[in-house]
Amino acid sequence: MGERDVDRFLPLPASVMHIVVALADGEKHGYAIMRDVAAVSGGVVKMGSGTLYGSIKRMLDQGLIEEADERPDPALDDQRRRYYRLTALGQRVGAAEHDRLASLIDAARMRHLGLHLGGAS
Amino acid sequence: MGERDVDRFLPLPASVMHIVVALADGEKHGYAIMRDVAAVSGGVVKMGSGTLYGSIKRMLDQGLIEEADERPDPALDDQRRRYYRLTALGQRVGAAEHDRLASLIDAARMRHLGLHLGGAS
DNA sequence: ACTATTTATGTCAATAGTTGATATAGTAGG
DNA sequence: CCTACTATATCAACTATTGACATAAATAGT
Repeated sequence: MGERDVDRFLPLPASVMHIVVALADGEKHGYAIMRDVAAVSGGVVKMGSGTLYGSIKRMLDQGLIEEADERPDPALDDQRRRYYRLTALGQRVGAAEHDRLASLIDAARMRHLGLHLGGAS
Repeated sequence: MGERDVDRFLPLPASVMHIVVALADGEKHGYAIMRDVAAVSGGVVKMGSGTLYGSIKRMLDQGLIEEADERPDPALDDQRRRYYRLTALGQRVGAAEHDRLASLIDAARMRHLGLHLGGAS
């Protein structure tokens, strides 16, 4: 359950969790992460480039993500892009943060905050 | 769906959401909020007093919480305590943040965060 | 009554994280 | 070509968080 090497990263900074969720869908380059964050949040979260590239740098240092060396088909490629993927550690940390947030919003819902998703209440 | 006067607060700083969840359970004084945050998070989130009282000050200014003037039974009271409760705005903002986080973790779960991941995009 | 511990509120300097502007340049379409 | 969009990156200013410190009331034990 509570793994020490994972828990020391928690709670994750908001932008780091957004990037983890974006990359959980498959490897992406920075700009694609930015678009994914906006899409997933319905436009509520607009991550600026400073936050994005700053977070990427920190996450590389921490071993949460790594840069992919493989390039896509040359016809579809854009030489400027740098692709990133989650490491095994990044996945475990993301899963732990997912669980933490899930239990927080469960508490919120139990206390009658937010939408009533279930049946009778 | 999206209410403009509520959305301008989003995303909430992490500590503000923790305080909102704590107060969704009923009015509390600062130290009780601190204990509740630790309890709800299973000890993962340990909010320091600087974060707590700084966030309370900001939330009062923003109209998300208000101080309760009523005191409990004198026998149970502690003169040092200052009790806070959510305002109607605070509840709506908390509900909106709840929904935002719920949709984020839904996206995470749909992308199998925590389970084994496969190929690239 | 004295003492220690816990409860309780608060401030502060240092650190961490975020924002929005700016810079630079490759890419795509007319 | 020219323009708009895509893409990465850095920076100063701002916002948020941390952990230490200060102060004092309440509580429990001796």
